[in-house]
This record gives sequence, C-alpha cells and structure tokens, in this order.
Amino acid sequence: MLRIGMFAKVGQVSVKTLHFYEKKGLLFPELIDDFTGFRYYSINQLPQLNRILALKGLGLSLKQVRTILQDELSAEEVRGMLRLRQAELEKQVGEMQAQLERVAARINQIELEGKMSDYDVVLKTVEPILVAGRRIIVTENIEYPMGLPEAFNETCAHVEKNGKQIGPGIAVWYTPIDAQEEDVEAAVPINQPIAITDKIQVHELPEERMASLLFKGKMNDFMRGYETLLKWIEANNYIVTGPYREVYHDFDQMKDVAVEIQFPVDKE
Amino acid sequence: MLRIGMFAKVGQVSVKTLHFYEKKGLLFPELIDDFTGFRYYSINQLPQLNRILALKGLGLSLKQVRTILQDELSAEEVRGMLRLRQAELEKQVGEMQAQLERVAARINQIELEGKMSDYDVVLKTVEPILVAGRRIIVTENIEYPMGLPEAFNETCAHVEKNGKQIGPGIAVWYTPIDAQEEDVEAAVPINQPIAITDKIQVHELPEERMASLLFKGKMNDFMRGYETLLKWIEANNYIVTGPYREVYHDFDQMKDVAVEIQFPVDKE
DNA sequence: CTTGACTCTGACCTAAGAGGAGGTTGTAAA
DNA sequence: TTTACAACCTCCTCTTAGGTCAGAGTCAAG
Repeated sequence: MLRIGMFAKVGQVSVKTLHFYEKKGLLFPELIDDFTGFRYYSINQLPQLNRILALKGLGLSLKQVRTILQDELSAEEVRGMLRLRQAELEKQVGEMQAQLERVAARINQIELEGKMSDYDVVLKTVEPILVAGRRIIVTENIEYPMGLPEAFNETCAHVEKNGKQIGPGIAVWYTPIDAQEEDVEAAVPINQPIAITDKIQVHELPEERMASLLFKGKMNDFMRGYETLLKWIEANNYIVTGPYREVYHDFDQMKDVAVEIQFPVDKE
Repeated sequence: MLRIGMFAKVGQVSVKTLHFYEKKGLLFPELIDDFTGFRYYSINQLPQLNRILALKGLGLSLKQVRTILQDELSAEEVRGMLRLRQAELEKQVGEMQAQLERVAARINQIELEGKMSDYDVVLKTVEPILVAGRRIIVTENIEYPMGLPEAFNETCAHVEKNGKQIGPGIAVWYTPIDAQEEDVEAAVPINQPIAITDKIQVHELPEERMASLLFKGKMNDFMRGYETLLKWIEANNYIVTGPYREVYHDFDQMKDVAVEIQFPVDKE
C-alpha cells in the first residue's frame, strides 16, 4: 500500500492529477482511511494508471478514456475511436502547417518592408446574396472605369423604385485582373426578386471562400490594397478561382472611403 | 454606424466575440448609447477587427494580440514574437506527428491481435538513483539467472547492516537482450553512500528516458511483458540506448508479482 | 514532544468564448 | 396606437485538465 505521494512518484504524475482522476471516476484508490481521509493505492493499480496515461497520450480526452475503461468497449469500438482521432489529428496537422506558412509569410513581409503592413487579409466565407446588377464593358481608362458610377446610379434608382436596397453596393469584376477591357457589374443587394429590364438583371452572387481586405483611406492609395491582397494570396499559396468583388461599405469621394476587396480563393 | 449584430455579420464573428474582445480591451465600439447600453461600431473599425483576427489566426493569444495593438510594438518585436510562435508551432507539429504514429501503431496492434493489449507502455523519465549493487555474470539458464536471487539477498543483507533500503530492488541488465551470457546487477536503492566490499559497489544509476511497462501476473507469463514492450518500441520507432532494468515493486513468488520493465530509449 | 514532510478539503484560476435566463429596446405590420 | 418579434443588454454558468494557494489535520523520526 502506497500513500498518494509515493504512488504519484512511481506513476510520474502529480498528486493533484490523482485527485482529479478520482473525481472524474477514472481511478479510485484501493482504500481510503475513514478517519484521516488518506488515500492508499496498491502498486497493482499502476497498470490502470498507465493505461489512462497511454490513452491520454494518444490525445483522447479523459471522458473518452473513461468510456473505454468503464464500459469495456470492444476492440471494434476502440478502433473506431482511434480512427476518428487519427482523422482529427491529420486535420490538425494540416491546419498547423497552414498556420506555419502564414507565420512565415508574415515574418518575410516584415523583413522585406521593415514594418507590419497597414492592411490585414482575412479569409471569410461570404453568404450567397441576391442582387440587381447592371453589367458593362469598359475599354478605356480601365483603372477607374468611367461607366461604373453611372451604372450604380441607374441600378440604385431602379432598385429604389421597385424594392429596397439591403446592403452596400458591390462591383463584380468578371475579367482577369490585367485584361485590356473590363467586364464589370454594378450590383445592389436586395431581399427579394424585382422587375428586370434589358440592362438590369436580377441574380444571386454565390457563396464563396474569399480572401478579403478592407481598404480604408484615400482613393489614390487604393491600388495598394490590391497589391497587399494579391501578395498575400501568393505568399499563402492560394489561387484565385473566379470573379472578384469590391464592396463599397462607405464611398464618399470627398472623405476617406471604406472598400472591401474580395478574391475568391482555394488552396493549391 | 452599425449595431453590434450587423458589425458582427460583416466581420464574420459572433456578437459574443465582440462583447468578449471589448471586455479584454481589444476592440471598443465607437459609441455606446448611455441610456440603452447599445453598442455602435463604425465600418472603419473593421480593419481593427481584421487585424485582431489575422494575428489570432497566426495562433497568437488574445493577450499577445493586445500587446501588439496597444503598445504599438516595433517591427523587430513583432518579428520576435512571430519567430517564437514559429518555433512553438514546429514543436507542436512534431509532437502531433509522433502522436499520429502512436495512434497508428495502436490501431495496427488492435487489428493484428483483435483486442487491446493487456499492458500499456508509458514513456517516463526516471530520476538518477543511488544504489548498492552486486554485478554477476551468468552463463547457464540465462532466462532465469540462478545467481540473481542470491545476489539480491547478499546486497540486501549488506545494505541492512550499513544503511537503509529506500525503494524496490532493481535488476540492471548490461548485456544485449539475446546474448549468450548475462551480465546483470542486483541493485538496491539507498539514500546515502555506504561501505563497499569487493563484490558490492555503490554507484548512481543515471537519469534516463525510459519506455516502461508494469508487468502484473504470474512469473511464467513474464516474457509477454518483454514482447509487448519491445514490439511497442519498434512500432514507435524508438531505439534502445543502454542497459535495461527490472524494478521489483512486488515480488512474492507465491502470488502475482508486479515487475516494471524499463528500456532506455531515444528517437531514431 | 516537537519538527518537518505529507495529506486533506475547498475555493479560485487558466483561454476563448458558447449558451441561456430574464429584462429592455427598435422597428414594422396591423 | 398597439402588438409582435428580432435584436440587444447584463449576469451567470460551463467547457479541459489540472495548478495554486489556504488552513487544518496526520505521520514518522529524533
């Protein structure tokens, strides 16, 4: 018979851990002195403790360990749990490696630019959203497509008359980023379908995984947002999978604007 | 100005999270209505939220994130934190992969044997321990070396006379596991140096990383303990790095014995 | 008999929120 | 104007696997 301290020592755990395992129903001392409350363990209980530690060492929770020990699960069931754990672990390793890449990219970026970038990229999943949109082709001065504000004005006016705008305007670029002409849509979110015209269509922007960056500042700095975002996408080994968007959260040309740039991305 | 629900939606976090970040001093609403207590955020605060999420996404704790944001750490300092995080992550990935191996080994073992093994192997670090020991060479019947019990008796008697035994007897095997003769020591733990003789030496067993298994049962089953332990060592890609030990926690030949087998191991 | 090491219970702490209770406010339809 | 309902408020408890005291009782050796 060993007192708890001794048993803890041979089992290489803390006394608190033994208290805790007892409270959780995992391992009870062979004897508890009724008067003093002292716990006494037998060396024969060491295998039980070792089993607990071994299973915990596979990353199972104490609750799972208790299930295995108490309910004497069959080999099948245990194997199932381990398979599950295996899948979970593989996922976690993958996530960690992705995180490692992001950390490395950040370090790299700091070393190159000497400071933390002003903008941060986040990965988000945007919900599908119903819009009324006017799609235009622009061939001149494609950095600031002249027709886009007008297209938004038209669309907004149409939406006002026939329904209700429920969110900030969205520009959707259907052309590759450096093409000779721009194919862009001025889209306005609505909550239910409205009448269409020959120019203004109603459709749903799909749900997508987006790499997103909120640009805040003067419009003449705007391209830096694109630079940062595209650099991030490259550094993190994503690829762009479709049309990208600009969401005009706040767009008063006189003051600072707030425009979110979103690129749909996927790994590899 | 957005109410918290809206801001949470565009920022892709929960309302709870915004409450929490406020409590932790990470992100305060631009305005709180004194009468209603309602929080109002500006879309201009989205970059702040995104920065928090980006840094958290690197695996930094919220406390670290707050340090970075509040104290406006220099690029150097931030890089230092990220380096630290990188090292930490690499370690964790290594541990996870080791865990993955252990899980796979367990699954394998269940599939081969159709049940969970009766014994569990644990990795532990044993403390250095002072012993009085009698080392003998045995050439006959090496599975149960005839001289070993006598060697223990001698050593125990000597220890009794000159000091005090402070733990269970330990046999230390200095020969490879399948050699033709056994070179084994009957060692008895003591708390301070005692007189030596020409046969009984006093020395310290070193601290070591041990793969350990507690065998409990009849002695004629004892070799199964060795089998299990050696199989485990192989399956987990460890190698044996030195003399192995048997610790006789309970060794009454008439009843079940409790003997711990310890092999010093290292990776690769 | 005293001292020091060991043990007991019970309470509070960790990270990052999730979930819920019970009450108040904002907005839209009837 | 009333009413319904969604959104919001604060406060409380819960999660893991124990760690860290505090205050009191117990054991073994000298």
